[in-house]
Amino acid sequence: MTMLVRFAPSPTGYLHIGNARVALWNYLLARRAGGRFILRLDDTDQERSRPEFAEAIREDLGWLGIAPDVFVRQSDRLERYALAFERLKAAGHLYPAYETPEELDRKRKRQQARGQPPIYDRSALKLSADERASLEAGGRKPHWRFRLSGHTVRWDDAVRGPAHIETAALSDPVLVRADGTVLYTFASVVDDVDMAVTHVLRGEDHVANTAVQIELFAALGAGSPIFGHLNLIAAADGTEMSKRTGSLSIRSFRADGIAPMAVASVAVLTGTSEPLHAVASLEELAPLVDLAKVSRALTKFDPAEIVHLSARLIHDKPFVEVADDLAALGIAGATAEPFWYAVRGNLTRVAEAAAWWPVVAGIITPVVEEAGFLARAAELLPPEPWSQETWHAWTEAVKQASGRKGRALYMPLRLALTGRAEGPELKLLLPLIGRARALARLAAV
RNA sequence: GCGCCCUUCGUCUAGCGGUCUAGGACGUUGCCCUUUCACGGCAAAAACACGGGUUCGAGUCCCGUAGGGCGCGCCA
Repeated sequence: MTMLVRFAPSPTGYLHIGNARVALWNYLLARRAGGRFILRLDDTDQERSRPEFAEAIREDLGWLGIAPDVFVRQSDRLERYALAFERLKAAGHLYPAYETPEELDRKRKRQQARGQPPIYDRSALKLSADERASLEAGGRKPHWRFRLSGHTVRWDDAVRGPAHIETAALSDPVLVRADGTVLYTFASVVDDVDMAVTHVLRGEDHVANTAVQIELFAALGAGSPIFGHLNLIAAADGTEMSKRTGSLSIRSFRADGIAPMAVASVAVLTGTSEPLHAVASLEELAPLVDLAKVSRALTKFDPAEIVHLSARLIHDKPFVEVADDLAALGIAGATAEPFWYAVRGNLTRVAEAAAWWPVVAGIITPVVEEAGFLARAAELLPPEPWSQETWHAWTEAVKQASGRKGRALYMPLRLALTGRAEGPELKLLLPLIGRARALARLAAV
């Protein structure tokens, strides 16, 4: 049986790193097993689902390198849910309830106040046929609840091992709203059955849902897929992972010029026994994913780590991978490639290359502290053509002529040539700057 | 309140009763390299939440305490 996994976000906000963790684990596991990956939009909540978020999710996944094999949206599958609903109803698994959301809310508050669990009291089950009839005659439409067994549900969790939940501690879930639309728990199970999903790998926040859904799979006469629950990750600095606006959204990293694989590396490797490091591609990340390496404890990560790993990736990034980005910054032409290799080691973000480009191809303000020394150095500038050896040859000559060495020799030259006290190696920069520019900068007053 | 789960260096973790004077990674600090910054190399500091028990022996098993996470929606 080939592995079939799914990532099922609701299009109610932007993806954050917690979502990326789940998406990536599913994708990488499937890829490793030669299986398939479904992107399913859980958009049964008409109120909150938005097309722009749906589009954003696909974009963000694409940015991370995830290309789904199958794409579905629950809003396209309503007939399937209606069918399953009739089946469950006929089999006696569902019962109509008539409380309004406000009434249910009051009940919960009262239970909480008494120190009781806010679990649905099943009073709808005690309604007589007459009472139901009069409720409906009064204009009340029922919503439908799935009757839980009250037993302990057990499963062998793919990351946590033997797991169990007391369904008696859970509310009978509402599967169908009063307006006839279905809820996530139900649609999700129908989809997983229909599409023959083999592994449901999701966050630990879903464990209670798993118990409910296992009973739902059974009620539908289907076997359960393998369930696995990944530990939750949280920003160590307490940053909220709000799906809507959080600074930890995939989009914010993208806008910040972070390398996607830095985000992917942290999202996947955090909270596992695999040492966290920058992995350059999903191909190289895939062999590293192993459910046995996932911890069961809540894990904290430092968002700054992502920036750090991103810088590491950029330091090794080949020119071809950034050529387009550089061109967009106005960095193009024959000099672009050697320029990239000269400066990449000093960058944290690709966009920072723009700050160095004028040094080799534009106008800068040289910092001149000792005009006399620079003038003498200028006279010793070798004739072109220049190479990486030129810097050494030139500075040796200046050293002889001036008697200077060390910082006193190099720093004034760096300051005049680049306008800055720190930066890439001058032996790489100098040939790109060229004799004409170098002369002008050394002579600047 | 109930259900489920968690607790080893600052952080992520290894550890499945003796081999642990607790190992690795990131970060930190120092040194080296580089007479810039970064990279790289070397080194150092740094942890078993607490209390009982079981055992010849506990980081490892049991119980309790404390702390923490998730869930308990006509959200997903």
